[in-house]
Amino acid sequence: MTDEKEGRPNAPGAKRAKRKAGPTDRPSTIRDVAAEAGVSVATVSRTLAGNYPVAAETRQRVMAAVDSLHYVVNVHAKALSGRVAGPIALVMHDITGPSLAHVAAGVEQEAGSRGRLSLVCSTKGDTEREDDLVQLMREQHAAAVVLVGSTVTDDAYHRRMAGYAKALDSAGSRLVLCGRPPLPKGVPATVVDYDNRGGAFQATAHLLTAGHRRVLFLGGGRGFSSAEERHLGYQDALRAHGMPYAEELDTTGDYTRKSGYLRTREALRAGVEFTAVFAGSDVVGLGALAALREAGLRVPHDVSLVGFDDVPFAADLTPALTTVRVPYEELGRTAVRLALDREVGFASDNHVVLGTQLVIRDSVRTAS
Amino acid sequence: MTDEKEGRPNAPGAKRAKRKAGPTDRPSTIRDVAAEAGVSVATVSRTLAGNYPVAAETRQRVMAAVDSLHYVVNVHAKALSGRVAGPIALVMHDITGPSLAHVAAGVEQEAGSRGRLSLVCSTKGDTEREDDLVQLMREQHAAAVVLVGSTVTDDAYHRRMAGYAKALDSAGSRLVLCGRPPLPKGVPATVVDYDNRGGAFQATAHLLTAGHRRVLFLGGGRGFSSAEERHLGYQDALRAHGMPYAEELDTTGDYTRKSGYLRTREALRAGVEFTAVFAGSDVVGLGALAALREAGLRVPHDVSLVGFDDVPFAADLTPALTTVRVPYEELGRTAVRLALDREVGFASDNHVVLGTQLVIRDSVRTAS
DNA sequence: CCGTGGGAAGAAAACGTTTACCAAGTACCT
DNA sequence: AGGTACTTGGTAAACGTTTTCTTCCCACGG
Repeated sequence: MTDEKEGRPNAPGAKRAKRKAGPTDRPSTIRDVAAEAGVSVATVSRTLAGNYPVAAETRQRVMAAVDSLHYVVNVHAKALSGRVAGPIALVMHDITGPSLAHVAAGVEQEAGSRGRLSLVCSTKGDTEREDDLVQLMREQHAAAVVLVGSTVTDDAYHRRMAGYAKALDSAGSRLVLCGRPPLPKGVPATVVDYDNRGGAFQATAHLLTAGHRRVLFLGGGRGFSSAEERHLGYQDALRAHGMPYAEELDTTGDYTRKSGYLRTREALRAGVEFTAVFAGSDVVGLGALAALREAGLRVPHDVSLVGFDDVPFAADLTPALTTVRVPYEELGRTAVRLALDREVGFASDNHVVLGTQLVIRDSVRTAS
Repeated sequence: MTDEKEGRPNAPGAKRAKRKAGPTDRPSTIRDVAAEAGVSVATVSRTLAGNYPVAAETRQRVMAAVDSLHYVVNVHAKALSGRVAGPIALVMHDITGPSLAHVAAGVEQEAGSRGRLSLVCSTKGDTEREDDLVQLMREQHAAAVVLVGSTVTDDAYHRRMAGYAKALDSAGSRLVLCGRPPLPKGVPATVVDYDNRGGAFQATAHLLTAGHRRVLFLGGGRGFSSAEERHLGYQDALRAHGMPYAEELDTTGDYTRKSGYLRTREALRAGVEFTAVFAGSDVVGLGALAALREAGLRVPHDVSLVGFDDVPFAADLTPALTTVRVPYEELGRTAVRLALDREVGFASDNHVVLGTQLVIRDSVRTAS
């Protein structure tokens, strides 16, 4: 195993190797640096790591060589021997959504502050792709895989998650579910959720307290955990205020602007009576707003409106939207924190629920 | 070099190793699989790669072992020998902004479809952190580093970018600037920009054509390339329509809602005459809208308004905002495509400008 | 003057893959 | 029946680090 594999046509003096970085296309290795500095690779490694005594003069030579060759360590090689902190993987439906983007920002921030990279991937809701991604992250030695975004919670879902959790756990990684329902006891996963039910309760109660007796609920898809919880919160508030439940006020659909628009228009057309709308999400509320306006109804003068999520534009609507704030960024930060700190104090929680908070703006008025 | 380093107290028959995955904390390696299947590591590797003939019966045994040990390949080891496609690194100011999120989505999508991971990092505008990140990405052997988001374009900026470009290029990677001005000839970087000037021209011309003679321009910060370009477009249109340039209509400030609000209110207070506003960005337009409304002016009845960017909420405003659409997602996709395809046909462009397009909604009215 | 200890540096063995190079067995052709 | 080519599998050499042993040298104490 000759140490020099690339021709070195120069004089035998090790001090000066012409042909810097450029010509030899392959990036320079620690061996190149060692040769350039006239020391052994071990010395270079130690100089760079700084965890071993190195003579000042030697250090200088090494540093000079590093600079002149533009040397950077190869993470793969480093990871193979010494320890390299694994990245944090973020797997989401679509990074474009305003709330998801905030979760991503939280994850990235917390990961970054702990010296870890973040990998983001989107699934577009494809479970097969989710499978592949979890596998991929296992290969990548991700320190944690954060799955975010609500899905339908059925048996298959639980099986899938349990599978992920075990697979990741056995590879020394950690599954974190963010904004998703908890898993059965014993599954090695961490869940960071927020209080959908409480938020929906507050929102509905706010309307009822303002004197509204008939509140149109624009709920989310059946089976989606967050939608179900919000639905429960709506019902809780009704009950707490002794208000009868009315079938025709309780609608279900996508969390899209279009769905909000269509459902509101339909309710109006069908002559359903209501003086307030609780939209299961801000974008749904946006649709409702459009439909109401189209029907010549003013918000909040004629109809009050409350949303959910507090997406950035909520404050910029006219009227500014009263809504439930979800601490999305904090959600992301917490997810990373829990996954990474688990190792230390290992009696830590596997299920954390962050609070939500009603933020009152201009879209609600006391009922006449 | 004894092949077995972990105790294997079982019978010598290689076929069955008890103690599956669980107990021995370290993830299983290809050697474990080979032992379990009773073949050599080479055979396991080849079976998994599928690029070499393997007897059906052998393949079965290997696959069974892989399953039972939950084996996944170690990317680091793989990267060290065989080729592993480097990730795409996305470095941005803050992923939370609506337009940047779309660029990110485009990058992620194109990267994913080419079997590459995407790393995202945010700098919060800190140039030192940007330096560190470029270094880090070089270590990670990123196939490309995409820098996105406009910055002030001065000499220091050019020096920094040229440094990044050369450092990355020498490591076989590629610097891609997205929505940033081009670099001097000879710098090994790719630039993907969009037509700020043309878009601003269209927007302004649209207002002028509608008969508006005095258009308040809410421009962006001096020195920021995209803001400068939009400013130029505004002036181009004025000139093209033979309209005199009026100092007091040409304002400069941040691309924030607050700045738009403040500047519009100030213009109103100072008695500046205008019948239309061209906001340099949609969020600025949002602020303008608020200020106008507050002053009792209706949009578009009293004052017309055009934005820039076409962020998602633009269509949901009342009135729906006429604005200039920027193909953010396409920007991200193109960045990745150009960076990756460069190797093949190497006469490819190093500077691509994507078109922008005026989308006409309800915020502009012909001047009375 | 010799042994000892510590500071500085080198040699080489991991780390987990892939793959070039061999070797052995088998079927086929002449 | 012997050579040949093809199939299948193993051996071992990279890949670029880190780190554990060594080794070497020099100063210092007895």
